[in-house]
Amino acid sequence: MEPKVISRAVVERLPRYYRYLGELMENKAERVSSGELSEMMHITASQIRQDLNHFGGFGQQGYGYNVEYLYNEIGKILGLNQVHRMIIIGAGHLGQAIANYGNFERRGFRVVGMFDQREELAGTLSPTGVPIYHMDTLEDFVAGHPVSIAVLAIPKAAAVEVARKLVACGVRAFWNFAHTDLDVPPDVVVENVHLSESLMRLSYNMNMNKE
Amino acid sequence: MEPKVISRAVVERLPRYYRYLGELMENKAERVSSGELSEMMHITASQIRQDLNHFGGFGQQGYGYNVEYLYNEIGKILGLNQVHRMIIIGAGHLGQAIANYGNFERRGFRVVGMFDQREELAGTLSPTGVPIYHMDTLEDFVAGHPVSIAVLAIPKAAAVEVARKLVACGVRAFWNFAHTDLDVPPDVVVENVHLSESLMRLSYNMNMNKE
DNA sequence: CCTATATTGACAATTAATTGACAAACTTTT
DNA sequence: AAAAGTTTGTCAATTAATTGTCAATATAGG
Repeated sequence: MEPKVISRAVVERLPRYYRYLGELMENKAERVSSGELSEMMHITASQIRQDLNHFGGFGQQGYGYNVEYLYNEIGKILGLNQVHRMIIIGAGHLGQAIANYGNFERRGFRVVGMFDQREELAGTLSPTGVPIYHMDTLEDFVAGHPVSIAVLAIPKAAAVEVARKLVACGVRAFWNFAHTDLDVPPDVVVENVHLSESLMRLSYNMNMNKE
Repeated sequence: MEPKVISRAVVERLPRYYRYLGELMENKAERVSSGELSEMMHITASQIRQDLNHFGGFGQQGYGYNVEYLYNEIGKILGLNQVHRMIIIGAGHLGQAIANYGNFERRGFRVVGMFDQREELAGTLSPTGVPIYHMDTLEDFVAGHPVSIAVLAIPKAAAVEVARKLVACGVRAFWNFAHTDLDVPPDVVVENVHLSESLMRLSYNMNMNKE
């Protein structure tokens, strides 16, 4: 549809625009200019206009951008107008934290099942009512239910192995919290959340600020 | 000490080098060349050499890099040779997940306390033995104990308020999991982990891969 | 000890990302 | 209805990041 390739840097910023526009909507703002957004977000107005223009002319000279319209358009660009059926691998604290976070559900990310190695969890429900299955039944489940995203909230060795299996079962998107990179075919998408690396960056910047 | 300013892009990659070097150490590798690392990490050898050279000449022509030496040097650059005393605000699943993750402890990130609004949690211990205190005692605790990092694992409104208080108490580094940006003085460091934005990027890339 | 081979560190060339500037087009005021 | 004031979209200029190249210098093998 969109033949233009959008640079990584722009895609990284899109969700942040979406968040600020959502806040503006909550505050009943009807319109916003790139200059106002610039001040709120601490990035240049020029960058905002340039970023948004990759996807089409959403604004109007002399007026700015209509908040609700722009919010919805960015939502569509981000794929938030679709429902994503999601499974969470690992029902530890991290898996539970993700399952319990209600805002994902609101944006169309529906958790349809959790999987865990521990026998005693199988057959129970998470606090938000998501069924927990035993890990051994993972492949059967995926064969019988459409799943568009798998969340990997398990240790790295298990994550590599489970990802391999799920790719074979047709899963094409992973949200990876394991501390490893996944080796997947080119048509499979992986978004990594490497928490320990994030913490190390914080540590680095702490030292830099001192000097 | 280091007057040279290191670009954001380089700092983002440092922890990943550290992770790969750690794996090489586990596999008893004594040396590694930028070419080998390049193949493992899927980035150019030129970039690896250039990145590492920002911090000094760690390699040797005809030999490559000594794995253990380079691992330790990058660790020092990242500040992993120091102990960071860390408090976690919010003892929900996310806070517990962070508290229970043993690898942080190994790298010098010591969780010295958790804080939560819920009365029934106050006075108890997390599974890893971290004491949980009531949120009201937060400022007293920080006044009496050195704390270098505060982890914000609470909703956004609370996070903004708690961060304000902690900055006033002298905390200079935040690991922020709340879905908001924090407004802090220039000498305070914030590392954001915006999970919903990460998930939106995944969603975006899923659609892009289809076309 | 000499030669062939490997590999870094430095720098130049290239590519990507950000910022600045302004004409065009809208809104608001008079 | 005209004039004044905003603000976008676009493009050029600038800055930042990545990649390619190669002399210098090491290792390894006779």
